[in-house]
Amino acid sequence: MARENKSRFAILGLLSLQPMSGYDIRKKIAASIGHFWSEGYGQIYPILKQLVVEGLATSVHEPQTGKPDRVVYAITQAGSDELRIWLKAPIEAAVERNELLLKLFFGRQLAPADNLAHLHRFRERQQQLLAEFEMLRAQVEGPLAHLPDAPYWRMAIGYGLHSSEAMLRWCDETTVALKKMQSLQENSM
Amino acid sequence: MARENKSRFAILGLLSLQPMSGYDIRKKIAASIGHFWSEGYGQIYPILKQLVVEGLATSVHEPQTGKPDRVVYAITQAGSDELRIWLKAPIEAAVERNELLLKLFFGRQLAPADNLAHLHRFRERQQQLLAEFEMLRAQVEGPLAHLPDAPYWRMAIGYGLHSSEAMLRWCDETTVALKKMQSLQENSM
DNA sequence: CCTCCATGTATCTTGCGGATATATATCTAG
DNA sequence: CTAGATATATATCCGCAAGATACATGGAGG
Repeated sequence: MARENKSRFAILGLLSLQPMSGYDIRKKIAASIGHFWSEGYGQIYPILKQLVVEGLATSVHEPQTGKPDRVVYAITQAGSDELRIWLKAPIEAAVERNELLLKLFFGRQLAPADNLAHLHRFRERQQQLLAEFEMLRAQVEGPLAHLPDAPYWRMAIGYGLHSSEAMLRWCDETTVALKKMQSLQENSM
Repeated sequence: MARENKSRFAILGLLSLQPMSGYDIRKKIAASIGHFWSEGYGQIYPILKQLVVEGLATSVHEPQTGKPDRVVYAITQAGSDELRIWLKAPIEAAVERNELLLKLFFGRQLAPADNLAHLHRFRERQQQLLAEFEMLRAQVEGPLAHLPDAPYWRMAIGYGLHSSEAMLRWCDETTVALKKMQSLQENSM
């Protein structure tokens, strides 16, 4: 079987929150699920049109003054049903590509300093992510705690927290190992 | 700028270990970097041909008896150079799609039991991965420890260990939260 | 004044994933 | 003993994904 189109369901999911234009969807993704999902216009616009054809969404053309007209899409009952079916369906795991690990795997072909540089950049990114997740957690435990979706947001944030913390630990462990190798190489020259 | 072709470099990397056929490459990936990289024949065969055209690899047709003939590819000096340039090049981060988090994000539209089911399947997978990584660590700390690439393998395995351990912690934490929500819902009915 | 940025819709190219086709030999189970 | 599964080996097709780019307009800032 061919790969199933997950973008469809991500878009349906966003439309289940509120009616939106294609442009809105992109912004909404960045402001909500942007840490673990992304969609480009290349998916969004064709899929929105197809959702209408399939009766999973409706579209309304809204003329605007001063700005380009917008086409606002809303989910239908059939769309909600399809979405819920997909949400329930089990997730089949796939190997996700990890460029850092691939480069490290062939790391013997580089100087330890080059590998350390990769690790350092990765560590900084994880540090930054961790800070973001901590801010998000503060939001969702505080001012947003009463919203009905807050518990689910908390789960996604918790995933990020555990993940980035683990990555930082791994970075430190691996940096030590690489620095040891580096000093061994220097001494042997 | 268009997306850069990473498959090229993964394949060059494998050829840097030893000359191989397309078929070998696929098997080799499964046996080495399979936990964080995958390639299908749809990439492998066209890329191998192109590597030859670009002078990054050479090909030798080997007739065999009883089996189909094989075409064995070997990396050239130019290929090694290209590979090393790529290995050194900094990694640009991209959001990787996470279907589990997407489904959990819209989790309010499901019964807690459905979310728990997703979590349970994910936990089992992580548990299994952790066991695999622990076996690999035992290999690389023991019988394979003397190989020159062993330190780099250890780093990749360490990544997997930290990651799956963190995921298990998150699963347990999140399961508790979902079960609480579940019992609250039951009591309110 | 000119450039950048925001709003908004739309498409093109390249890359990736996985299924499938083809052909032969060996291994396994009924 | 034979039918079906598995291994060897190369090759292509299709749909999904990423992101660059095109087009049009108006406001903000150097």
